[in-house]
Amino acid sequence: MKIALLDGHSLAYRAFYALPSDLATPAGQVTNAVFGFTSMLIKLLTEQRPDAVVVAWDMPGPTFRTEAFPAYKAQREAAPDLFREQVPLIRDVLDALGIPQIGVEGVEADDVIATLASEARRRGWDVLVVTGDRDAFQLIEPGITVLYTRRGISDTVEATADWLDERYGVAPERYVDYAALRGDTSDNLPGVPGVGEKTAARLIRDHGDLEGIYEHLDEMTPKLRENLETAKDQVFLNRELMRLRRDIELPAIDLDALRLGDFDKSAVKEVFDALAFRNLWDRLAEYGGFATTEADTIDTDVVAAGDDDDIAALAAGGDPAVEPIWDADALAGLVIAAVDGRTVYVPSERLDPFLDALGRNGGGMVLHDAKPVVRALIEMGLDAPVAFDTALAAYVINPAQRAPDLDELAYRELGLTVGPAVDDGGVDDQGAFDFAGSGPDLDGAARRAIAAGRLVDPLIERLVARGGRELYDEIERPLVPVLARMEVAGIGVDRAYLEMLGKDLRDRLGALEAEIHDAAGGPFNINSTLQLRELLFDRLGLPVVKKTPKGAPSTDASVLEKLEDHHPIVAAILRYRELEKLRSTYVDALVKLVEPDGRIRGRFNQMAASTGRLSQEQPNLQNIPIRTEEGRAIRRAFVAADGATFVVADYSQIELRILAHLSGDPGLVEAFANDIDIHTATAARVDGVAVDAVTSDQRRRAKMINFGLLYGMEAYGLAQRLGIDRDEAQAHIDAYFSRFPHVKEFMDGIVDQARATGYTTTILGRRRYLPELSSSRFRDRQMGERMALNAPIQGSAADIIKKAMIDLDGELRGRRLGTEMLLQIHDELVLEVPIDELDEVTTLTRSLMEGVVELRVPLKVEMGTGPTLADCTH
DNA sequence: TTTGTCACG
DNA sequence: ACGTACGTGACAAAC
Repeated sequence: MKIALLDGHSLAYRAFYALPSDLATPAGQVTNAVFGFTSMLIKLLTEQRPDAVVVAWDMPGPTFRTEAFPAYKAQREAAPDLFREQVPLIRDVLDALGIPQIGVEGVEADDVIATLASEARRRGWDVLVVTGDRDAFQLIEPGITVLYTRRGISDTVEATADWLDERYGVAPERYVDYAALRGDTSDNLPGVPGVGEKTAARLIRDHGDLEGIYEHLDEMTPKLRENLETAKDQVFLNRELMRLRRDIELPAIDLDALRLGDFDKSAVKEVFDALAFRNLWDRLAEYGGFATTEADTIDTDVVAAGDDDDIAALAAGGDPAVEPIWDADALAGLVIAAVDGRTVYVPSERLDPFLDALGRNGGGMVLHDAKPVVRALIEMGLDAPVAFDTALAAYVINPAQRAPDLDELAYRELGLTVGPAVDDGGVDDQGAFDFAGSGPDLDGAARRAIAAGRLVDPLIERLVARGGRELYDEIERPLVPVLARMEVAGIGVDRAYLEMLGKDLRDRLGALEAEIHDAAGGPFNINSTLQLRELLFDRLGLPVVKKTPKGAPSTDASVLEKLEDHHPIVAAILRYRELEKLRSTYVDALVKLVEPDGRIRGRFNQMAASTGRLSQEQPNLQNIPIRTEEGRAIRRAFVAADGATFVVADYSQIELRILAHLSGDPGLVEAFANDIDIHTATAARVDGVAVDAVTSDQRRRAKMINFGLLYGMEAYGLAQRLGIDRDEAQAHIDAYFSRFPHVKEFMDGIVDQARATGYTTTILGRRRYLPELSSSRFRDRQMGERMALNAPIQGSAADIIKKAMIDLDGELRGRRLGTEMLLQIHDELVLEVPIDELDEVTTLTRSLMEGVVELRVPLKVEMGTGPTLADCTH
């Protein structure tokens, strides 16, 4: 028999602070503490398999400790509302699971646990005390283990006497004496000054307990002795307060009745559903050994396709939903869920009649994530009309859910369980399946297709409710085939040149490495931040400038630049890092991705960025170096096809133009209207000088402020980047806002509005929800404010260029031009243009991009052209 | 899988 | 005491 005793508040508090407060139900109830607590509970049930579980709660009101020592826990602030409102929800979860909860007035949960533990031991049970409170260590004995949550919710340790000895150097029965010496700041119990972990452990080891220590004061150093004497009363009081009571009068409890029984699954499901705990429900089901899918599945039976008329008929009566079947990277076929209820597998080479019929009807397919299928069909020379993409719609509804999962969506919107995506395999030479044998999971694919089909109406409803219908219909869905064509086009790469570049880099890196090892006095891995840290800060004793989020000394470029004067090795390391980045990411990685036809084909991700931007992966060609000469060398590896040239068209200062438009600030609007260099114009206005009197330093400062504005920068950040002090930076920012008052107004208004509505909006109606703004953590709220400032600007720029891409693609195809769009790099488009189309395409591209939307300031496009990407920069 | 770093807009 | 300018993806190291 094994019983687990949980300290309710300790664990709930831990969960609350460990998890972000944007964990919430669709109705807006924050659930981070409930989620974390329940997650820990299920982990405990699964890993420890206790026979009984009891949760003890602290009760409100005074305890015997506060009576004895009024200052006990007196410094504690009241728990945040966001936490308190979750405690009843945790109790609901426990009630549903049939887990008893105990609270006794006048004592703390710890004491209840100590009493229960003693009682359970008397009966010979094994006891597991689960808490984040170290005081529980005093309970450890054979048969009683403390499961201590070290940090977060998953980092736990099974604390035994051996572990305690190893970690603190004390035995459990001496733990209160040890802790009394150290004190406990979180309980407002002062310890002995100058006595920390090490000294306290030594004193206990040498003298046994507090009595022993105070009998041997004459053996201590004078300082320690004096401190011990002064703190004597407090230390003995500490021990009394920290010692847990094992004799609490508990409400009549039949320990045997605490045994964990079969809980009422439907009651638990109801509670979990209300909290939107889908994954936790699955985990609980796994623990309980019951199926998660008791109803709400789809019954299907996929059949093989008949003749061509039969296949064409699948397109009749409305938009059919489809799910692809992949054989490695190739599209083997589609499982089609027709509106007449049939589910049919059609291999790729027989899709023609289906797609033709769709086109004739003016309809399209419903899919969850259409682009890979569209791309595959385009590669096969087929048209791929898409009527609805459920993943894309979900992304427009809430861009925080990147690559929305069909499973998740169907469960959330329809209460439907569809099961996982299909496996590869089982395709024969003809691309058909042996339906009698074991092929891929066609029924699973059909379930997914049907689920996608059923999601259309509810998702449209949500789009409408969130004002995203037009954005979806006019921008995101039409963009899908444009991106698919860009992926199919790829971009040409001069592989031999890239390899030559690689060899050169390797040579130079080898020399640098030798130089660095020499200066370091021995070889080490320069790529290892761990080893580099050891060298710079331990062996060379350089000052720590900045720390990483985990608290270790940082070695990033901004740090190394500050340390350059301290030691010659630093400059060499910076240089090494620079070249190593080029080698690893931009030479070796790219070479591997060149396809046999000499082109590289990445994928655009339309559902990754919460601002609405695109991203690109495998490879990402949106971050090819440009800022340094050596980096730009990489750009020479990207070459236009014979008889064609690249055209690069980029929006000049699009984000600042959007800021001008949204704020309507006359200073900004005027500068753009007159086509004055925006940073110079800003400097002139802020510093009160003529435009042609602006110095390069003034312009540099204005540029930093301009960019910083777009991100919600504070004085600290500006000071860092300009190498000036905070006050001076603040003065610049104040001066800016006094000269551009509408910008200030706009920024304040945007944040206020976001706080009021919960989201921000772009010029084409793209919303970004910002639950961070109501976080209990200051840091998260601050982050939310910066995101609120940036999202409308970055997102509007994304709207604009996406619309331009759709317009340009339509025009290029309408005119039957051979020009292809290859890349989009946030404010820039890269085209591959047959030489004889150059003039036409240049003119067309500029006018389409500049005229795509009407703002209060003109949009300006700058263009470059040449045979390699390096030739297109200006 | 997470962390630290760094490339781009 | 913390963290401090938004948004991405990729690599190498270390767990």
